[in-house]
Amino acid sequence: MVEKQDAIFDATLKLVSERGFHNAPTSSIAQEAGVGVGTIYRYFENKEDLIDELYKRLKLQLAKAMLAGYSVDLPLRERFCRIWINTARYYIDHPLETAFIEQYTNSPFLKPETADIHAEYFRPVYEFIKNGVYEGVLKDLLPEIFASLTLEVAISLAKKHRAGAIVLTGDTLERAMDACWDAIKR
Amino acid sequence: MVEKQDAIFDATLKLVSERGFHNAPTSSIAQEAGVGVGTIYRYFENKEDLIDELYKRLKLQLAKAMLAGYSVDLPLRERFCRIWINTARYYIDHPLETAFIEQYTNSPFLKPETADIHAEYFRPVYEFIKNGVYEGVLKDLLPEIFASLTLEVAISLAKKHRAGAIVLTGDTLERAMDACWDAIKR
DNA sequence: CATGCCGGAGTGAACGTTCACTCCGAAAAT
DNA sequence: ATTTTCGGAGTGAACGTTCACTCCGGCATG
Repeated sequence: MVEKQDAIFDATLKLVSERGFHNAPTSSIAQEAGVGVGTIYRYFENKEDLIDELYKRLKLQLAKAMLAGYSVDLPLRERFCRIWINTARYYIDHPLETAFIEQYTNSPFLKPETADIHAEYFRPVYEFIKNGVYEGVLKDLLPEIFASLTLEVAISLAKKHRAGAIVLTGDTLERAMDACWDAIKR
Repeated sequence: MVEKQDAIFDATLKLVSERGFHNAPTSSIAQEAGVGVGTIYRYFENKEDLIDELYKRLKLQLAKAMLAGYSVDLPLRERFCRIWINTARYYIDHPLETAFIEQYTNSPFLKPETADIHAEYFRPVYEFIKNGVYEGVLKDLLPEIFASLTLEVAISLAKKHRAGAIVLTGDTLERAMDACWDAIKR
């Protein structure tokens, strides 16, 4: 029965995103999931473990979304567009997931081992950067700095979109992407 | 007696940044501040109020740091450099403050009224952007998008620096700043 | 002696977690 | 085909702990 586990994941995502970690008691999560409190502990060691598993699951989902339609055979500029737009779209279309990931990433709770998954999932992105630098198309900067100049910008924009500070149409999104490209291209 | 209030602020900043909001009980804050638990409630209505006041205080401190040495008489490029470097420096040199601000900004706790202070403090930054667009030096984008392309990048880099993912020397910082300039200049 | 600031034991509420129990489908026995 | 047994997923009342917050005795100040 994976259904119950999924229901618990969904409920946790919703409640933690909307109210924060410590305003999402296990009792509420159980109720939202249509499940007994004890059931949570059949699937997870404790609340921290539940949160951690949910985080890993969402990070994997994000990594897959980012690389949708991606191929090393595409020209560099095209590869950049795919990843950037995919990332922005994911964050825009998944407000709950975004809120959760951001909240948990910037939290002292995150286990170091869990943080390391990042590198594993996002290797193709790093490959892309190395390629671009080698070919002389991109500036000679560290991969982490590239990520800050492009993907972090996408995240930041999506957050502002969700908060209502800006409205991201397809056009503004594309212009923001071009600006990011200007930042990294030589 | 402002000393006790300051001690409480400092203790809160330290404990909340290092351990997170719900691992920083009032009892620990009081102990760290060298003060009785009850004393906290002489200066603040409740814990939420304490956190909120601390947030406002830090945001003001940040705004001042960002605009250090800033003047509308300087050339646009120079104004940009000042603000960007000031921002990056603040985030790099104030890891506790950064952790706190980030944690609280991405939290469902933040009161809408408190969030609004932002606009108040950071007006000169918005003025700079309007100027640059008017003069045709900058791309025609929304101010919030400029912020994402420049200041959010600085924040992101500082976070990675603190996490140990990268080491930001004066040189790399300057190159990152140039990249941000490329992103926004026409 | 009076006033007001301060401290920390005390309090009730809320939380995460447990565990004795229920329930039901499948397997075993008749 | 029918009855009995059994295993283990599911449950939620109860438990101990922790927390934010109160309250009053004591201490410093004038």
